[in-house]
Amino acid sequence: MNNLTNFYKILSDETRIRILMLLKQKKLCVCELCGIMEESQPKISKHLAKLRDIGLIIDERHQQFVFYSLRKDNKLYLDTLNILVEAIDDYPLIKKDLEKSKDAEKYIESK
Amino acid sequence: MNNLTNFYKILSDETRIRILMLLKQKKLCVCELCGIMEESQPKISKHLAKLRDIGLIIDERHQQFVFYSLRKDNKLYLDTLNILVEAIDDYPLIKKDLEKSKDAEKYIESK
DNA sequence: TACTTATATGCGTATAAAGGCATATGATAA
DNA sequence: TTATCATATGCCTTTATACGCATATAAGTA
Repeated sequence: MNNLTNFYKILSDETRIRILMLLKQKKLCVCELCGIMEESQPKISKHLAKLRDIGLIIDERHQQFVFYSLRKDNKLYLDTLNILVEAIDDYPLIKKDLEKSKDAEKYIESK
Repeated sequence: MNNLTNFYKILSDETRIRILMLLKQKKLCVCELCGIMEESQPKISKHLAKLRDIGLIIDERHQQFVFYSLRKDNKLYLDTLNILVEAIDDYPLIKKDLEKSKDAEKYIESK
């Protein structure tokens, strides 16, 4: 049952929930996530690695940027996240993140 | 967001998931849970306390026994557990627990 | 009252996880 | 090649959690 308990452990962290809610909307690179969430790059990178290791997200490099997106191939994972989405009205921080993600490109230095 | 992350933290433990799946079926007392799950009484009691503290279950004393049952008043919690129920076919330990719970009364000494 | 059963909890130990800072790696540009 | 930007990772410290064992509390019984 470790895959199950590990999944919930992954969800038991505010930073990772914020990342998942953002990636549920659209693909983002590390520096965009750092900009939107106002968190340090090592912190974001480490959480992304955990999300990738458990199979929740995938990464793809485009030139110097690494973009992350949500995987869609696990029913339990997806269903659980969908339940969570229904509750985000209660969490202003997430709503703010989602609002800022509309302008995500501005956090890419070269633009 | 602590109520959210704490909820997932509660789910990130095998013993607590087993308890929740059992209580989702029916009300059980501590010694029945110990008997079904073959776990020590302090271990079960401590996990029950955490589940109660977060508001997932309630306790009611009947004579010398304390019975626990699932609370039904949080949509996120219930929806998430229902998603989980759909996955239990993958977890033989839980299926075994549920099978044994049909005979739960036999774990009450006086019977 | 004394004894037994049911349950809760305190203490100690071991393990794991988060985050900061520094640094390594990889890609691009000058 | 050297410099710069993007990302990943190692080390360290702090904090949290699980579990075992012993014990406390509560109810029931003799």
